[in-house]
Amino acid sequence: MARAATTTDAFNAIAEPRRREILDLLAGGERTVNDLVDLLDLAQPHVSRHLRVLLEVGVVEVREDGRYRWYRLRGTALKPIYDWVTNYEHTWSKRFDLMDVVLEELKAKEE
Amino acid sequence: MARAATTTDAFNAIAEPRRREILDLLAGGERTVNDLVDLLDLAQPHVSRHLRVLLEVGVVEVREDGRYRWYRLRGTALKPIYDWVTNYEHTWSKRFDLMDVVLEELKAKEE
DNA sequence: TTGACATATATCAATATAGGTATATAATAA
DNA sequence: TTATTATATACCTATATTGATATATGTCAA
Repeated sequence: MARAATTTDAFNAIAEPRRREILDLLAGGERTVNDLVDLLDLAQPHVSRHLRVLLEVGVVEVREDGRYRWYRLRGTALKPIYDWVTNYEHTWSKRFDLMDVVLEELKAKEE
Repeated sequence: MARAATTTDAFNAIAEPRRREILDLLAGGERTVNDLVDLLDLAQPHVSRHLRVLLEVGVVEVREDGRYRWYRLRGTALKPIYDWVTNYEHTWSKRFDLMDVVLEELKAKEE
């Protein structure tokens, strides 16, 4: 079996750094494909393809306007990632590190 | 050019659901490879390989203990993901949705 | 109507994957 | 020492990907 498709879910879609860049740009407001082409250093077909992936996982939306396509962020689709990773937030806190040390000491005493 | 390696960074490593499962299990404390094999429904070589990926991106650590390997979480490596995604937190709030509607109305008036 | 512009799609190449399976390495127990 | 247990690695196959490039589709302007 091969690696999961990038369009499987938001986790896979945002693994690609260029797609995160695109989302970061869209966080500032709607953008046209060529806006993004200018802002990223990436060929237009590649930007279109990245946008397609982001669209398929629901992280962006499009609005048609003549020959322009205005892409915008749809942040809700990132919430599963947020929900997952925030469970680990306590993990790098000072308090957790301290607890870690305590556990180490307990373990040392056991042996 | 091909897709970035899963070992490139935490973003790529955790795109795989089985690896997120492993991390979720390790969040409960140190585990042995076979512990994980029993808990996940996955063959031992695959668990070992997933652990290798997680190890390479620094999301887990190992402690050698005779023929056992105790894997443990190293949450700090997830912080870049946390940092990135928390920038979008405001995005799915009620207030943001409301602002969205207002912007839509403004746009409608312009046209 | 024709040309220019904006975007999407198709094709090609190279590559890294995930799971399956067999086997190697290493440590303990009998 | 030998058998058993714990873990890691190697090989195979099928597949989806990224960037490059060429081209198709669609819209507007002259």
